[in-house]
Amino acid sequence: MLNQGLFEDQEVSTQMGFFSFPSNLTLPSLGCHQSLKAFTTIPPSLASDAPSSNLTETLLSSATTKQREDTTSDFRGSQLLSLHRSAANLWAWGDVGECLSNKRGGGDLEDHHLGVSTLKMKKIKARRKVREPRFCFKTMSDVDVLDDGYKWRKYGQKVVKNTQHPRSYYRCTQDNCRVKKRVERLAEDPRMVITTYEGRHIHSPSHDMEDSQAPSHLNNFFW
DNA sequence: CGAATTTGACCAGCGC
DNA sequence: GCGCTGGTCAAATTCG
Repeated sequence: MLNQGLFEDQEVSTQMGFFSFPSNLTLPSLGCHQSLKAFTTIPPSLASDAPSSNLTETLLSSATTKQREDTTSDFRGSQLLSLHRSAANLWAWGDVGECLSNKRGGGDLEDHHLGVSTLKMKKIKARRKVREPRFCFKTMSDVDVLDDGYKWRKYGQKVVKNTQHPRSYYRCTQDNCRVKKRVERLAEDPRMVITTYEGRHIHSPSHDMEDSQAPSHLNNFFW
């Protein structure tokens, strides 16, 4: 099994990478803590360099945010053709929620590419203006909330359209830390948990996961 | 009894 | 302007 993630950094606004990583790097209870740290050490600017470490199998796209926003047809251009076209990968492009609902909805078929319609892309563009950097990934797990080393407080739950599983909203409990995350299950495969982080932590994880295992430079890049 | 979660209400953005 | 939807708030409830 491979877990999959999407890194998107709108502050840098340059690269967007989609990558896969071996499941043996995940799951503390789910080891997610370690895998996330590994992820976040990959600067977006290096996205095309496909880190040679064992965590990253591929880094697939060099499409820039600007390119994506120029026109929809540009977004649907050649960069994306290099993607692994597995069904499991499709959801990750664009706004995760939008893609999920899009795949389920089944409408707008003629305009679809990688599961994202022109109309949806316009919506995505409009909503993206003020968003914090986001990072999302999906993991096969029985538990909804992965142990990522941070302490979260649930502040909402919502049933989103065309899904039987509610989406949960969490905020980091640390003072002045505005990081949020959303947790939901994939409609097509309820075993898959989709976690979306928004923002970056301004502090270290609340419980120590033997951080001595991690190189010291990792501690400077918190989520 | 304080902290955490639940859940209905509310709000903002968007399409029609 | 209205309705739909996703996201957030906050009072009520549950839990440790």
